[in-house]
Amino acid sequence: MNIYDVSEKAGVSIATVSRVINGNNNVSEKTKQKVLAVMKEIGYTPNVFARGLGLNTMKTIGIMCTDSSDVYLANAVYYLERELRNNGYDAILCCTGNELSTKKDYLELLLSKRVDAVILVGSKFLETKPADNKYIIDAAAKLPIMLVNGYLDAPNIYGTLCDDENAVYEVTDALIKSGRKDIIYLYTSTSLSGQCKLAGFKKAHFVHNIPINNEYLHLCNKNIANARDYLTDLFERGRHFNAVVTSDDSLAVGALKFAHAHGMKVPEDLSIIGYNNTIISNCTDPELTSIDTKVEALCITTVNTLMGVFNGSNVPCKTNITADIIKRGTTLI
Amino acid sequence: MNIYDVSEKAGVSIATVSRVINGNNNVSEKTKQKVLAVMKEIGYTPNVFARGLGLNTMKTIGIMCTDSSDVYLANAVYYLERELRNNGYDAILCCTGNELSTKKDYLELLLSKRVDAVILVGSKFLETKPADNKYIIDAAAKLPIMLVNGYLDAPNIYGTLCDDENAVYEVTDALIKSGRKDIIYLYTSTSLSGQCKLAGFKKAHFVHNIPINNEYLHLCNKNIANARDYLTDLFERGRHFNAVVTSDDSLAVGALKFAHAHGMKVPEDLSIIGYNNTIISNCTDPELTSIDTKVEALCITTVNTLMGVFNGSNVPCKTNITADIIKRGTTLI
DNA sequence: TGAAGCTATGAAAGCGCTTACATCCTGCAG
DNA sequence: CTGCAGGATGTAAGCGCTTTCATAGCTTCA
Repeated sequence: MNIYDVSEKAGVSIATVSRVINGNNNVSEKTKQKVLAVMKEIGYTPNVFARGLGLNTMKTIGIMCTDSSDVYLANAVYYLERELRNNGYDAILCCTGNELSTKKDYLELLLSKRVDAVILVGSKFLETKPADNKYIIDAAAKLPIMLVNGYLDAPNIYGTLCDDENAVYEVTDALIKSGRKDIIYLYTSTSLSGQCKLAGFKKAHFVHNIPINNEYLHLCNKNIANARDYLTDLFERGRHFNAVVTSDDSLAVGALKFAHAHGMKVPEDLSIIGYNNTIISNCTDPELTSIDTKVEALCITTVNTLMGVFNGSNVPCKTNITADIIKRGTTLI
Repeated sequence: MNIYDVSEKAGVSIATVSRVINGNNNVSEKTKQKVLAVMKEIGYTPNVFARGLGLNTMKTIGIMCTDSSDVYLANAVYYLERELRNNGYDAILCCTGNELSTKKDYLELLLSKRVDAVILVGSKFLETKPADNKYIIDAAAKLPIMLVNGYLDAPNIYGTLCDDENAVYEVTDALIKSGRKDIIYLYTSTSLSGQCKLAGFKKAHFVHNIPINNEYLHLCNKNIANARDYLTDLFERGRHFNAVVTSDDSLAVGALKFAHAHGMKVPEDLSIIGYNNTIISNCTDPELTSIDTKVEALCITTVNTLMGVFNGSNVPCKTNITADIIKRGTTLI
């Protein structure tokens, strides 16, 4: 069943049917109603392939994220899909993992699928070595690239960023002011956002003129046991610390488990700060003080910006969002 | 840049180029290599729309889930996407919420996008009123419908099910045998899977000839506070209970919070059992005993079955997977 | 040496839609 | 009453690819 069936049954040409489908005004109301009635009657839906061929757009956006099963990223994917759909776009999901070559391959694949834009979720898409980001810049020559919590200074790439540096700075600053000077920083990634967080941590120490022991900075996987074990190791080697700042709620859980196992009271003996304010922060006891990176706002802004790009508005290539500190039971600040 | 550019540059006809693209054997090795070289040289990728028009398939599967931000469903989406991609298919994600009319609309939308099949994730897609499932059965007339943890007896609909009834039965039975006879059941849904779980709970009581107080069965949202508050209410009204079985880890967290607030020791005074074995079960203290519904296996089986459908194999329309009970700190069983 | 059977290739007809351009009305100003 | 503007509609040319069918060029075997 195709446009010809409709045109025949409605007694008009296919061009008129097409105009009705596309909401073109140059159709009399009467004809329009008749065509709509016929379409409904025979249950006609336009063939998207043929449509795509003509329009050269599928109204589809590729969402690339490293791992949609991650609690934080799953939320991002959820909000992105919702916003895109509200704007009449479909979302093709692509989980890439962290391997650079895989990310390249998947981006290539999305390009070949003629998506209208690609959204990269998570700063893991930005490599530490600038040259390694070339594949993104190249892709941007063909379609808009949106970075959710990332930024790359290149044409046709738009970033929406949460102010991670300041968030970690403030939280660390507050800890120091409250008298906690031996602070561990556990982090998950050396990506741009990871570097910002680390910078915020260092800045707070610098401002208060407190040196940082390198042992107190540790790169974990997003893994509860990793965090717990590292703290246990430090503790058993006699190191003193009274606060743990993390770059992910899961690491904060690890810290909590360490504290529990070693009879340290939280928050009295040990303050713990999570990141991303995921559901995990409501599940622990005490509940986690966590930094809310406003994932919903990030996603809404990203999609709005993209729609702006599509209709030729003058949109900023970088938008900042301010993180919130959600105070719960693992801190006294 | 299109197939004509390639054909011209390679000095062959577009038919030959098309054959090379599609791996047709009737091309001499020499010609094939020349064409491949040209494609690579000019960076040609076939236009998917034109391709779809000819082949009438986009190699794309629609994944509908009620809420991909839910920890459990996010995992399912992740595994489904991975498996589909391994089989050369893209995944279009669609989060529908629980509203029946919305679910209908979205299914319609996916059909109009000419996806090759639709996967419905989560038993929430099956309505209690059979007539309300008609929209799924109708859709199955056009393409295969896969239900992840659901089952509907109709042509072209394939279900992969976790044995929820038995899982809850076993866990309840074990609780009763260990001497816990006042068990609360907190659940999130009256869907098919929800009914199975409830049936398992009842069966265990029946087998042990223990009556069930209706107050002890409670329908919560997937909401920590709901679960906590309901238990608090029961407790304050003097009801006695020494175990809580739930249909979702989040409800178990609520139970844990209740216990903590009221000085009940877990698991000594109160046993708690979660469901779905999500990351949440690792975050609490003590960690949750939880029922692992094998989401990865469910998803792999679903996709394998679908591929079987595509290539005409004789696949079962119902596949069962056995749940595991993961014993952790909230029970003594 | 020639008929039969292959293989490799090309020509051309769609696939279902959009859209530029042509055409036909209708109404209204002159 | 004529002419023209502009709205409504139709015609037909693509969009880039797949695929059927025809054919040219080889091989093979009697």
